[in-house]
Amino acid sequence: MSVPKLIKPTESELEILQILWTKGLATVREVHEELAQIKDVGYTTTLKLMQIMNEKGIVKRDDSMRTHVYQAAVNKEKTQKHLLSKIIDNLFGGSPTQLVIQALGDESHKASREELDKIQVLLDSLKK
Amino acid sequence: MSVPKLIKPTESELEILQILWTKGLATVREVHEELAQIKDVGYTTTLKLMQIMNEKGIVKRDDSMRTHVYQAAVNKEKTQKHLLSKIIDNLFGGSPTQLVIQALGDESHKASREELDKIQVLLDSLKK
DNA sequence: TGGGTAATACGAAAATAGTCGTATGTTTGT
DNA sequence: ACAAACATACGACTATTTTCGTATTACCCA
Repeated sequence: MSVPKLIKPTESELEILQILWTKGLATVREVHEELAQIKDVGYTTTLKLMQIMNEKGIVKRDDSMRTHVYQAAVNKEKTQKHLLSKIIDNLFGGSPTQLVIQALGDESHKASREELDKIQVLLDSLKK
Repeated sequence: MSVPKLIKPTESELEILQILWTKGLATVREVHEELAQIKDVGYTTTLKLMQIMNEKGIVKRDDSMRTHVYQAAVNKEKTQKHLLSKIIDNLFGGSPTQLVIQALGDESHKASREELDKIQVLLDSLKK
């Protein structure tokens, strides 16, 4: 078995990954149009970024057509878990509990009743 | 009132903040020795970083002595909350619940029974 | 009291990230 | 057929972050 390569997308790359994780397959144009809604950036910037991500192996692309079609090459949950783990160490001194408490208390991202119930279910299973 | 300045420490700065939040007061030497345990870095690098952090207002220092004494100038919880908020948007599409679920499921940072109870208490209060 | 150790200041190189202009080729609609 | 619109490639410029060498000054003690 090879050592699982550790992927560390930059902020901009993460924004693109978000979009690809949602869309599955997408062209540069599609990604860029989503991106343009949240930030002011040129088309070729998005293109370049995605080309670099391709070189790094963060995304894959089908270039058999003139218009290339991209998709994420890294697993969403794995990536989240990996980065979160770093943050727990880096920002919360290794305590996931502290992170959870801060996250639940975040005023600008309130969890719905439904979501709270979901967490409750997980919590119950962990308690056993 | 002035607009609350948004602090965005870099990774290296965060490592130093961690140490200062724990120690309260510390010299460059002390911080550097902690840092040297987890990464290979030169003394003047740590010094420079802390000087820059001072300029940015991330740390304060008492330079009335030859050996300056530093302390964090940003609140730990506020900083955590702020950065976490960014991560929720950036990595979890705005859903704190997804983040909480990933965090609780992290194999390398298991929560103790006691911590789970703490989360339960918070969860109960949010449900009301 | 002079030399070794320790501290800060400062500049600048090296590494990384982000941005975009321009060139070049492809497609398409009229 | 040809102009406009569209796509990728690629290099270069900017900005930020990280790193460290060197200079200078202060301290300590044998």
